[in-house]
Amino acid sequence: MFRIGEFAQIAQVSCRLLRYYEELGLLSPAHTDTVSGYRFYTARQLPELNRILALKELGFPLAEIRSLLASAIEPQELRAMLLRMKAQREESLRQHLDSIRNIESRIRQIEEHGTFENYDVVLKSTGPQPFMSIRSLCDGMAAALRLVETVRIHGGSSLRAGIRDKLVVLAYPGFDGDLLDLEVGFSLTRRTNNVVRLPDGTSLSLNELPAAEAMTTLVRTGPVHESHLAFGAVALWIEMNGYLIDGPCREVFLELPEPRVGNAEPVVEIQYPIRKVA
Amino acid sequence: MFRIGEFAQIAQVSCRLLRYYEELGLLSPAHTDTVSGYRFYTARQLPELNRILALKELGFPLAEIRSLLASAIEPQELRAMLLRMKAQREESLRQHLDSIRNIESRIRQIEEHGTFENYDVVLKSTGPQPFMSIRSLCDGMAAALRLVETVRIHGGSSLRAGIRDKLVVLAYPGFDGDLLDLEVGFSLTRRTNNVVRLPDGTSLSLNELPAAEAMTTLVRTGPVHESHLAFGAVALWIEMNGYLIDGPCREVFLELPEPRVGNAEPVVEIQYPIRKVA
DNA sequence: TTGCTCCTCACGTCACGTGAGGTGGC
DNA sequence: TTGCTCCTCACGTCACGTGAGGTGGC
Repeated sequence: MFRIGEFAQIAQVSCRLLRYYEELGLLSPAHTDTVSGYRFYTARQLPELNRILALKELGFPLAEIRSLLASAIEPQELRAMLLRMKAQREESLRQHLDSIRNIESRIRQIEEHGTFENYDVVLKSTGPQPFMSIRSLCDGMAAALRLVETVRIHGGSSLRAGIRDKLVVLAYPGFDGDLLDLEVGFSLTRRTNNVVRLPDGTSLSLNELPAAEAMTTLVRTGPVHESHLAFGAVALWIEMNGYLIDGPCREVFLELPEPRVGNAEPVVEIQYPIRKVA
Repeated sequence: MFRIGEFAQIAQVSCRLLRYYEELGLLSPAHTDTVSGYRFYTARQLPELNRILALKELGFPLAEIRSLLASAIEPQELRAMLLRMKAQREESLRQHLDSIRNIESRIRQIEEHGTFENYDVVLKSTGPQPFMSIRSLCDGMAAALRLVETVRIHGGSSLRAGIRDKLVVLAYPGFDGDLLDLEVGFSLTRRTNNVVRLPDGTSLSLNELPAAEAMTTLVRTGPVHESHLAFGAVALWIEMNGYLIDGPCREVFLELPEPRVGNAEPVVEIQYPIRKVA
């Protein structure tokens, strides 16, 4: 018979752990003195404790260990549980690898730029959303900005505030030089039959912003001519963290520029749908 | 200005998180209505939140993030912190790999034996300990058991209970066939000048059980002729988990056999010092 | 008598999730 | 008026670690 301190020392666990396991009904001392409350353990309880510790090592929570010990389950069922545990561990292993890559990319940023990156990339996901938009080829940035401004003004006045969500610009790849293939419109909280007519006779149509399981996201504010810095940061992040771009870039206007109140700079969230490189 | 729900939706976090971060002093709403207590956030606070989320992703605890944001630290210091974070992650990655191996070895046990292993291996470590012992070549198991019994009887009577710890048998490798190279004695709680004489004129001498940073440990009870099962389980565990044996095996008697009380079977902890395979 | 070991509470951990119970704005 | 959103507590999480304050046995 060992007192709790000696038993704890032999098992290399703490007294607190032994008392806690008794409280949980995992392992009770072979004998408890009724007067002093002293706990006494036998050598034969050490393998019982070791079984608990071994199951804990395998990743089982204590509550599950208790039912495992109580129920004397089938080996095949146990095997299935172990396979699930293994899959969990492997998933968390992958997450650790991603995390290490992420840290490494930040370290390299500091080493190369001498400073911590100003833009913080955050992963998000989104479901599909109705999108009242028009797609158009624009010749240069100026034309693109005019299109956005037009959509903004007429969409803003034709769509009710309860339905209208955010001004979004999709940039499709595939054209070189100054030619930009853009889709501009408002995301909607629900579908609508409203029509938004533009002065040139065209009008917006009801489309859908597709769902994206994973997107890199970054918020940019400040003058348009600095936006390349933000895009550069996103591109670097995507590459260093082992992703590929998987769809057209979206620019979501969280705050529209309002020159009247002296607030000429919008706040834009740049979103790139991505997927893991194989 | 966004109310908390909309801001949370944009940022893809919970309202609770935003309130919690305000409580921690990480991010306060741009404005709080004094009457209703409603929180209002601006689009420009999204990058602030993203910075917090990005630092959290890198593994920093929130308390540390708060001081990071407040103190505007040097890039070089930040780099050092990131390197430490990375080292931590890599360590935990190694532990995950070990854990997966451990689970795999249990799965294979079930598949090969059709049952969950009866013996549970537990890792321990030990410091050096004074050891009153005698080393001897024994010709066969019977001679070995006689030696152990002799040491047990005379050591038990010559060493005071306060000093005497446990009966320990060390098995050195290097002899084939029936020849066993054993060191038998009592571990001590402190050094002593006591002399333990044996009937054949020899006596125990004061030695040291060396420290072992890592040992696989397994408790065996039951008849001696079944002990090979326990040794087999240990050997399998050591191999499957990527270790090598790194010193003589120790058998520590946690409960001595007491035939007088009808308790003929000892409880023995088998310990193998080990190291990771390179 | 003095240490030593043991006892029983009970709080703290970390980053929120999840109600309970209640109130303000369209 | 009815939903909807917001508010403030406050408990629960998981496996113990760490005192506080007190008692029994050599």
